[in-house]
Amino acid sequence: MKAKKKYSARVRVWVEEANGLFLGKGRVILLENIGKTGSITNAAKMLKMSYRQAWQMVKDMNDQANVPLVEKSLGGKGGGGAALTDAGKKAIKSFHGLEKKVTDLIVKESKKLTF
Amino acid sequence: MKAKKKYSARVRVWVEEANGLFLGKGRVILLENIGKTGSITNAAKMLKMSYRQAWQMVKDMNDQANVPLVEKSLGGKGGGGAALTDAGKKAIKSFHGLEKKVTDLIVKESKKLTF
DNA sequence: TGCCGCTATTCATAAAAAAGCATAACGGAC
DNA sequence: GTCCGTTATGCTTTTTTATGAATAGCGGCA
Repeated sequence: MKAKKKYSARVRVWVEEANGLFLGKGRVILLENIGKTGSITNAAKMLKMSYRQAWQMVKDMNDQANVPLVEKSLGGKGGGGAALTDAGKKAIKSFHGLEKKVTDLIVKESKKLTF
Repeated sequence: MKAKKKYSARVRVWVEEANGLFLGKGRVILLENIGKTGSITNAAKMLKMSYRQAWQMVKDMNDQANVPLVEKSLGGKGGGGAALTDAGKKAIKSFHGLEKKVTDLIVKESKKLTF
């Protein structure tokens, strides 16, 4: 009997709208960091992604949501910033709930794998 | 009340081993086509992917499996070919089973989404 | 022995995606 | 009106990924 290799099932969840990707894991993490830091710039720095990309993600999400998930302000004290709307906070929770259900199932099924 | 956009949850499942990806949807489809056509070359043509990529996928899978999923023959009548082993056929079934369970859950949860 | 179609592999090229740079506009505080 | 840090955006460069061409080797079979 040969030594058996260990396998594990993995899963990736996202939410689509007519125009394509709406919410995915990366976008939700970005939302969370915007909430923590108060700006897209700082959130991007924490995640070591380019501001360009982070900004584009926020734009896509807002464009595809019924109500914007992120509220931005231009100029003024501190130069402006960004904050989560109630819809944004709710979206984060919904996504985590969905992800948890799927992940729990995968963890369970993963144990049954034999190749 | 504004017109609401329609959202749908999606999911992607794969199986990993210590060295990385072992089985994913694309690889399973490739396996199925190898079973149908009897060669990597023809399977690649049906899927409109390069032979190079298909061959590499088969190699990765075989290297990571306890028992090879695809059996290849070199030279001889017809120049050689490729066929699924019993382990290969079983792997396809296991993957589909896993995928179906996750997909069923996602379909159910998808209906609850409101953004 | 020569033929055939497939596996096996390298290498250069092309296409796509991401990162980085530069810069304009904004508006509250001083 | 000047200053500041941020949003907003285009453009160039880099990096990554994929594609395609080219070639060797294999081994039954006529």
